[in-house]
Amino acid sequence: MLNVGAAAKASGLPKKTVRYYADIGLVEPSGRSEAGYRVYAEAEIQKLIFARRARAFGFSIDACRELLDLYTDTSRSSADVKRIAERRLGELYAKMRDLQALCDELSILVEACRGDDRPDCPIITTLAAPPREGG
Amino acid sequence: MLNVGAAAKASGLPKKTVRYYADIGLVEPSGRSEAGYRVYAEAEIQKLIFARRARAFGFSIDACRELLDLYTDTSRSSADVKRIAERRLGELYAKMRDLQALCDELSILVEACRGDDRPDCPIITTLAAPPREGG
DNA sequence: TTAAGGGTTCCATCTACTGGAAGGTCAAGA
DNA sequence: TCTTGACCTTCCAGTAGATGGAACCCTTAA
Repeated sequence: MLNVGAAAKASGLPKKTVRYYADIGLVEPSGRSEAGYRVYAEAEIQKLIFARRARAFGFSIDACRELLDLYTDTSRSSADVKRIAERRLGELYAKMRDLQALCDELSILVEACRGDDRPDCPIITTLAAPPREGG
Repeated sequence: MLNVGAAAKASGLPKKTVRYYADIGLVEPSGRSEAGYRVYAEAEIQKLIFARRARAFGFSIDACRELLDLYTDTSRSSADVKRIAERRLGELYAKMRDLQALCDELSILVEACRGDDRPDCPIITTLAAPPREGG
């Protein structure tokens, strides 16, 4: 049975985050010591690790909640898990597309900017009046 | 001279955001009417539009502040503008790389998951104990 | 006994807004 | 003149996901 500091070390999460996850009910400690300290059993440590990795994949806290439910439910359907992961993958693709478009536009501007001590600057000009805002 | 609603329409920003930008001193109104209404002159409308476009490029509010300073400073050096844009471009590239790696990993997992009514699921398994966390 | 190093709670802060309540202002119509 | 509705104002709260710090309690070893 580990207290919050040891649980943090074992899970790879900051102490603050372990407490935060307890507060929001994402991963609650197995119980409390007599002094009121949070105590974590092995199963909860595993959940903390699972949560950390799911967060690293960019799953939202709510998605992590769903995934943790499925993780602990050994009679789950893999279809349910897949659905959540596909949803996240869709978000990732969408964000990638947006970022790519932004990168493309911005790098064109950066390359077009001489970057000297004169004031003329296509970056400023474009932000003030972009060439094709309507379409 | 436009009040906040008209300025919002003219700039393409929500009213709330125009007020917010005034509050944080990003784009302040030219003045106030006798009744205390914010009033915006053409120059401030241009700044609002500029800010909106800079935000659309993902520049932070602080970066927008710098850019607006340069926008209004006609004796600016384009090098200063370029530096800010390059910084942002670096962030974008970094985020793209992270997202790409995430997409790659997650799509492998999604494809490996049968998505049926059985519990076995490589997504769950990987989140619980990824194959190569240490390297 | 005391000091270090745990732990606890609660509140504030971060980003960039957004929503809503309570109340003042203004122009038009009855 | 009164009212109605659409404006405007300020202020407070909330969003996501933590993180930092203050004030205070617990434990243990010297």
